[in-house]
This record gives sequence, C-alpha cells and structure tokens, in this order.
Amino acid sequence: MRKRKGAGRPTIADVANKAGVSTITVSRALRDPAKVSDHLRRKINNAVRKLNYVPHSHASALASRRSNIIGVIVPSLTNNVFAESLRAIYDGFGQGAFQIQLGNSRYVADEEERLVRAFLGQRPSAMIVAGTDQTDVTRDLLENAECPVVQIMDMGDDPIDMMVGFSHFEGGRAAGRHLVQQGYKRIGFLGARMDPRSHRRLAGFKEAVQSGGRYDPDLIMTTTVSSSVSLGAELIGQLRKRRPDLDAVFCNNDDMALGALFGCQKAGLSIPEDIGIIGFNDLEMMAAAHPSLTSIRTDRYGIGTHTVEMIRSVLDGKMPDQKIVDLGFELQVRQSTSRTAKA
Amino acid sequence: MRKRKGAGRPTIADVANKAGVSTITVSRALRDPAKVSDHLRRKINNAVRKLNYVPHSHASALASRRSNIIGVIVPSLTNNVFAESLRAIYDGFGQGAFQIQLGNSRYVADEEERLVRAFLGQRPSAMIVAGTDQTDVTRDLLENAECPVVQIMDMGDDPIDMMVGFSHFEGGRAAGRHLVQQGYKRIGFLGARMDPRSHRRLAGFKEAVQSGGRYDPDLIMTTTVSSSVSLGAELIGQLRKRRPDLDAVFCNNDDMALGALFGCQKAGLSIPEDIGIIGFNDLEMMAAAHPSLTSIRTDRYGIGTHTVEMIRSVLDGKMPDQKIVDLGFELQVRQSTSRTAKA
DNA sequence: TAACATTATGTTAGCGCTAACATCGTCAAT
DNA sequence: ATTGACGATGTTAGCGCTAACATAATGTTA
Repeated sequence: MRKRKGAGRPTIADVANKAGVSTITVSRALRDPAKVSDHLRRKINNAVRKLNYVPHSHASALASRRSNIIGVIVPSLTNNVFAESLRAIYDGFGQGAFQIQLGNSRYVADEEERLVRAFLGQRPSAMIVAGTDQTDVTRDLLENAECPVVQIMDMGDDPIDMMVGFSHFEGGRAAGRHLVQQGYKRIGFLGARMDPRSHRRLAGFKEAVQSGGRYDPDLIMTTTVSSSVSLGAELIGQLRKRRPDLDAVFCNNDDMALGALFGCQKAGLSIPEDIGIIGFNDLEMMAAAHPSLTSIRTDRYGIGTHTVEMIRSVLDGKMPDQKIVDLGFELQVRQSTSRTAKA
Repeated sequence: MRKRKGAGRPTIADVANKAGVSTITVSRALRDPAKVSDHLRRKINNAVRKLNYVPHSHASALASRRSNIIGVIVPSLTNNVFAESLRAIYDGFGQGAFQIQLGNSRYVADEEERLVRAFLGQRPSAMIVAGTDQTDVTRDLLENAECPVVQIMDMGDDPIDMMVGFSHFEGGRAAGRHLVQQGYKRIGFLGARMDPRSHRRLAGFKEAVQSGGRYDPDLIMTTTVSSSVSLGAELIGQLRKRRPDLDAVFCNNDDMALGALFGCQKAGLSIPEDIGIIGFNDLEMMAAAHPSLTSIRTDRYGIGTHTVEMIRSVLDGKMPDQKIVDLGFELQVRQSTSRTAKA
C-alpha cells in the first residue's frame, strides 16, 4: 500500500517486528506453517498482508544454499517442437517450489555457452539443454555443475549426465524408407535451418533411399534460412523447377511440409498421386490438413514429462531407472503418401 | 561429476586467495575489468579459470540490491502469438546483463497472481505481463512493485504502469466489417479458448455485423477448449451442420481459420465462393495457404521490441515518450474473402 | 617541494534470509 | 517432586557478494 521511502521494501524483520515475533518464526510460518502455532501464524499472516511483504528469494537462496531454479536452454521459442517440451516442463515444475529460467540460444553454440555460464551462476537445482551438440566448454561447465543435467530432443551414447529424446537419424531413415516402399522413384529432401538434428535426419534419409536404390543428390535442397510454411512453398517450387520429375519429398519439419503441400496445390498438382509429401514431428495440424499429411510423430510433451521425472528422482536422492531414455517416434501414414503404388 | 560434502563450489574468496588479492579486487576484475591493473587481472582470470569459478548471482543480487531479472508472464508457451513477442523480448534483453524469467499462467488469473508474487520475490528490474485482466491482488502487487511494469498484447486506458498492444475490439470489428462489405450474408464466428481478448474480438465483430444488419447469434460458436487446426475443422463442421446456409466465418485466430479452411475443403466447398474465411493475427502461414487466407495482421514482434525500449528508457531514468502504445493492426485481404460480391 | 589529484587496492560492514543450536514451557511417566 | 521428551520459539552466525569508505602508491602542479 504505502511505500516507505528510503527504507526500501519490507523485510522479514519488519514483519517480525509488526507481529511481535522473531524473524525465524516468520520464516517458518511462511515456509512450513505447521511448525508455528495458530495464534502466531495468524498474526504473522496479517503483518505480511499489511506490509505487502514478499520474501526476497535471492537472500533465501543464499542463506539456504538452495536456489530452486531449473535452467532450461532451447534454440528457439517459436518452434512448436521446443514449445511443447517446454510446456511439459512448466507443467511438471511450475506448480511447485521451482522457478524455471528459460534461455534462447537461437541455434548458436556460443550463445548457449554464454547462457549456461550465466545460469550456473544461479546454482540451479537442475539444467536442461536441447540437443547434444554443445561446445567443449559448455560440456565441461555442465559436467562440473553439481546438479542434474538433462539433454533433451536428441540421442547419443555419451550423455553429459542424462538424456531424453529420440534418434533423428532413425526418424529420417523411416521417412525415406516409407517413400521408397510407397513406390516413389525420384525422392527429394527439403531442409530449412539445417541444425545438427536436421543433418542427422538427412543422413538417415540418405541411407534409406540409397539402400532403396533411389538416392539422387540433385534432389536434395537445403538452406540455412529458418523454416516456415512460406519457405516450404517456395522451396518446393525451386526444386520442381530444377527437377520437374520429382515425385516425392521429405521435409525436415512439418511447417515445410505444409508449405510444400500448398506450393504443390498452387501448381495444380494432386497429392499424393503426382507427388508424395512427408513431414517430421507430426504437429497437430498434419492430421487436419486436406489432404492429411504423413509425418514422423515425435513425443515432445513426453520428453518434457520424462525430463521432469528424472530430475525429480535425482533431486530426491534416487537414481533414475536409466540415464538415457529413447522415446522413439512413429510413422503416421496419411493421405499425402498413400497413393496406390505405381510401377 | 558429482561432488558433495566439504568444500562446495569455489567462492570469490577462493579466487582472491589463489590470485593473492582481496575479494573486492576479484569482484572488480570480473564486473569492470578496466578498474584493475593488467597484472592482477591476468592472475585473477587465471585463478577463475583454474577453479572453474562462476559468480553466485544470488549473493551478488543481495549485496548490490540489483537483480537484473526481467519477469515475463504469458498465458501460453505454444501459442505463436506470445512466442513471437517473447522472441523480441529475448532478442532485446538476452544479450546484455539481464536474465529473463518466464512464467506460464495458462490463461488462469490465479496462476498469474501466484507467479507475480514469486517473481516479485526476486526484486526484478522490470515486469512484463500479458493482457489487462489481472486480479485485483495482482494489480496491487504490481503497482507496488517498485519496478517498471508493462502490460502487453492488449489496450486499455488504465495501465498499471505502461502498456503496449492493440485493440482486440477494433480488430474484431474490422474483421466483421470486412465480411459485411464483401457482401456475405450469414456471417458466423468461431471461437476457441475464449480468453478475455477473444471476447473483445467477438464484441467488436458483433458490433460490426450488427451495424451491417447481419447479426445472428445462432451463427456464433465458441468453446473453452484451446484452439487448434483440428478444432477449427471440427467446429466449422458443427456450425455448418447447424446452419448449412452459413456463408462466411471469422475465426478468433489463425489456427482456427486454417482448420476451417481444411474443414470446408473436405466438405467440398470452394473458398471464397461458397464460404469466406478470415482469421486473426496473420501468422506467416496465412499468406502461403491455398487459397491464401485473409487475416488481421498484428505486430507481435513489434510489441516485444517496444516493450524492451520502454523498459530500457525507464531503467535509464528517462521517461518513455508515452505510457500507452497502440501498435494497431492491419486487415490483410487475401483470396479467402475475395469473391466477386453477390447480390 | 608542499599540496593535491588520481589511480589501484584493501577493509569493513552489511544485503535479507535460514541452519543449527539454545531455551523455555508443558506434560506424561516415573 | 524428578526426569525426560517434546513442541514452540528465540539467538547466533553466517551464506557469497559488493557499496562505501579507507589507504597506499603514484603522478601533477605551482
């Protein structure tokens, strides 16, 4: 209500004073009410309300040597895929005593390093980072962090500490294999942004079409521009200009796939007869599209949930069942690749 | 990897010791290197590296009474609209000394209140909250926060402190007016989630169609379920079942509009002849869709940018030019409402 | 050379909170 | 009564850092 000039914000001592108790009693009343008698608790709560007291979390963290901060670093805020894992993390931690500190590395490894350094300065209770492509220094910092560390969204056999995700290589391979099996002959790849995970998808895809005898590097089109629906429409146009005989395309994510769909529709092609399209991640819109779009379903929310569980168990002193959790993926076949196979 | 008992992590005193200087010199060397001689700075930096020292930001915040934390509370992480404003905020603050603390209120006012309380406990340098529909307690807390506060994404004449956004009422009205002008007769509304901003869009829409003599409450369909492309497809189906004569629809956001497009296409309708569709926000995909989708373009990224600017100037001691910034919106007419007007 | 800036470093005293121990009353079981 | 157990509250001593003021070491001016 009223600002006390000069004096700054009310402290626990002001509350204690007003309630006629010691500071530690106020501290207890706020953190563990059962430890304080009804009588005092009521007085303290009144004082808190009257003074508009909010405990100073930095002081608390310093004194208790516990920060209750969970640091999370993702490469993008607008990419739905990370947003969904994030949502699971917020759902899992948000309600309790934990604060989540979110960083955006924008796909830049040095930026990630900077953020890790800054986050570790808060002595977080746990750290969550996306991917497995950290710089050596970042790895080193995290290995010495003295808190649980989870790498999410990717797979590997050398985790910093723990890992939850799926294999992008295998996902890409499944996509390639599917297109081969559907009898497509000139199978292309459309890749935007091309972060390390996209590269692994491409590698898996390559292996699959190669072993199906359909590999043609001329049909692979990538860019470092970030992905979008418009870009998908644009790139499919370019690729078809270069190779009008293209008859299927694996897009490195669903936005690109949706864009490819629109681009083809504008060109008057029919899907899946003239051209097959498959995306990656299986965002909710893929099933609703017309025609519905085939994709590789990944469990982004599950990744977040698992991550929370693992961190919780480590913080509770239990070892998690396994340090590496592969949540896999699932090929969702839909109309966009469901043509009756041609000779 | 995990050390536990005993020494704990190195402190500034350990560094000072190793470098043979006092703690304050280390503190200065790290925060303002120019204040320390080359000779000592080198020794200190070596010690820091050897000990893997990371300053403890809570202790620093406590001692300096500055937290360099910017608290941001949004109702959704997966909604692209907030994600883009957030991105601008991260772009604007991320590089510097500020840390962004992000909270997810999930469209629940009490959750927002809880978060505000928690965030204020960190004595943030500034607070950013979405919307203008805070609880009384939240308002009160923020008014007494002793830091700049910006409400984003909405308009109003009674800001807690500052405000950057646009009028959802006017946006909705523009959408309604457009459909009337295009000669549509039975104009519906499809609304998911229906948070306060969506209600204002609906109110504006209502006024426009009413004044065009086209208001029919039976054509309004809303739900509290959160919006998605599938839901748009689903709801347009329900609405058309109820009112097969529906000939235009304003969707409360672009996901719903895209879903409505797909739903209509599945039903064999042609857009915009049989039915006109308009969305809200003008996400990137709207222009790429086939047919391209009319929408109300809003400047989410700009909202973030402006917010950062305003906070920066207040923190620098300058008053911002204006406390309320209305960034407006722009009707983007595309194919989905561009039919040759019928009698 | 005295008198005084200026720069580089150190000393002291907290910031606001909580862990750990100390104290005090109360009550049940001797 | 005596003992001890227990729950409620208080006292003390920091947590790791930095503001503010000292002090030392050097340069500058007349």
